[in-house]
Amino acid sequence: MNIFEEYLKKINTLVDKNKEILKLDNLNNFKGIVVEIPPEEFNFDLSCNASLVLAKINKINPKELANKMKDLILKNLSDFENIDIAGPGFLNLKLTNKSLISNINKILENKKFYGKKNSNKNYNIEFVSANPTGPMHVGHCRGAIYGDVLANLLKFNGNNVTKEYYINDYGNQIKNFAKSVFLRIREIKYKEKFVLRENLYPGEYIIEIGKKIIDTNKNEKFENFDKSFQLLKKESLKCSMDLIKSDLKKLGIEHDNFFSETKLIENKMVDKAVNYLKKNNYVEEGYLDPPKGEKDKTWKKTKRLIFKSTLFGDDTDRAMQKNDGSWTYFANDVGYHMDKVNRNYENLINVLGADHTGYIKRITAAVNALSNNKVKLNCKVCQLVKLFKNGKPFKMSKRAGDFISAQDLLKEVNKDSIRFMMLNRSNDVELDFDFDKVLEKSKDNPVFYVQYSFARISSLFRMLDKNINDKIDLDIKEFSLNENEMKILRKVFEWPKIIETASFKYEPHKIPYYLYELATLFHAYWSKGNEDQKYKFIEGSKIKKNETLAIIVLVAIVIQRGMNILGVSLPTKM
RNA sequence: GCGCCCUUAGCUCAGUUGGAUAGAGCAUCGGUUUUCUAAACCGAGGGUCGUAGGUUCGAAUCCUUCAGGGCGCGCCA
Repeated sequence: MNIFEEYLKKINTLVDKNKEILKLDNLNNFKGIVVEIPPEEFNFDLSCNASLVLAKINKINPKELANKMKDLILKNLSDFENIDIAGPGFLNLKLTNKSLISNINKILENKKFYGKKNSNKNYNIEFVSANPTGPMHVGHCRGAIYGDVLANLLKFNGNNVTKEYYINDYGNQIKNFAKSVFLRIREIKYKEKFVLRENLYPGEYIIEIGKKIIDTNKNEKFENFDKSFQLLKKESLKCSMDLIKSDLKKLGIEHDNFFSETKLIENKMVDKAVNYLKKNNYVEEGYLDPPKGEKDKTWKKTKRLIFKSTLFGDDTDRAMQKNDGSWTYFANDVGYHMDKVNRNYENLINVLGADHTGYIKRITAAVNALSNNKVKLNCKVCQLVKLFKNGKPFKMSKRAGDFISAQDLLKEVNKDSIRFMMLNRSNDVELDFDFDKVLEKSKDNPVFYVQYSFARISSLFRMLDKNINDKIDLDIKEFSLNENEMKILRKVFEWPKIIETASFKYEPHKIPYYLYELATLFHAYWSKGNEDQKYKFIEGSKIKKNETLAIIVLVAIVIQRGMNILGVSLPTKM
């Protein structure tokens, strides 16, 4: 349910029926016409730009048209008690008490589903996919939370969503990882000095993994790397994936599917994908030009299989094979995406870090080629996270490497604050994350501020001995809302629109912003009671007006829905 | 050299399928508490929406130019 759409439909139908009277030859399918919230100072419930849009395409005066529309609407639709023409020809509409009540009642009945934008598509969201060679860092957290909330949002609307993690457990990096563990084990067991060479992993967590593997494999001597490789690979991977999963869990994130690159290779999925692309002439043998940027000493002009991604808008064609004929990382990823396509998703979403921007065109091209342009892959990039403490850039001196791990973050900041703050910015821009601010219990900290508004509402419910599900009777004879209540109600009406644009554009950051605004209105109303007794909600442990109670319940409903989607908890007492 | 992202108040950012006088928070200044939770509220000042053009009734939003910042540009993963 969305009151803007509802009234837009009514107005459009009415206009359609009366197009001769309005002298409109061209309705252009009502494209561009919207009903929305007018600027606050006008004190109207809704506003419509129909006369502006229609006047333009019919080349008539917008104000004259607006006047005619005003009369027409007032005569035929009983929902509005007053219409005003403002600015260049906006129609500002005021709802009757009857329609206000009916809209409030609809939300109260809808409760858990208020704002839902019905849809039932199959989505696959791949996110995090951090390399299994070490713990998650702060940057991964942002993508992780973004992906998780996107999943919640799409699920809320009724879609099927698979949350997926691609484990890059194949290739050289895993060999180097296992080698590093091996050398650390030798260091512990045989006191051999660990010498950090190129491609080895320096982190202290490698030592921890080594210790664990020694403990669980008491009979293994670790004499020869090649002999121990399979064991080391399996065990080390398990250790770091456990670590990653436990960090994710602490952030409130659980994936539905972990997809292993090794399995992909074992099942010959890359070959299948390449054969399919060959058949369609998207993959052919050929030569590529040398790379444009920095010089690459290992580059060789050799015949190899090439994906013609320029056919799908990429800047250059892409190699599927390395010098030695083995598959490139990209080729494997093509195999993986073929599998996704075969699993019948209508929409694929990949959440990437800023350092993978350059990869987007080729993988999107691949999905188009694999699905005959049927499946839509959307790559969303999360920009960097910059850490601050006391307003100063924050670097943790970690011998582990120069990253700050998710664990370091989780040690200092709780899950709720991390989630809310990481979302409190568009994914397109860099995010400053201040350790101290996030822990403050004040208005400066938006997480707290929103939670606190709900705690206040909860305390009201306690005093009234009521709960959010109790039925509220609104009597039209006595119905009246004061200024604060009206503002809150209009904000509440906006909620479905927030959900719609947030899910349509994959921009969950709109939700925290909205919740903050709603909380502000509520806090303002609450505080009014401090200045003037007549604004207190309660008298002698009873609510003064049922309308007030209804408005408060509406706020609670929306805040619950919103925080639920964000995956942030809502304490009833603070 | 090329691609993607960004440039809006002193600071951090919303706002971009073209709409009304461009909005928040922080910071600054000034107020509010015998409390339904002041962990809150109210008020004030603060703007060439990076630059220069264009499109039109109307541009922060669309197009082009230039400038500044970030990330990337493998036959690595």
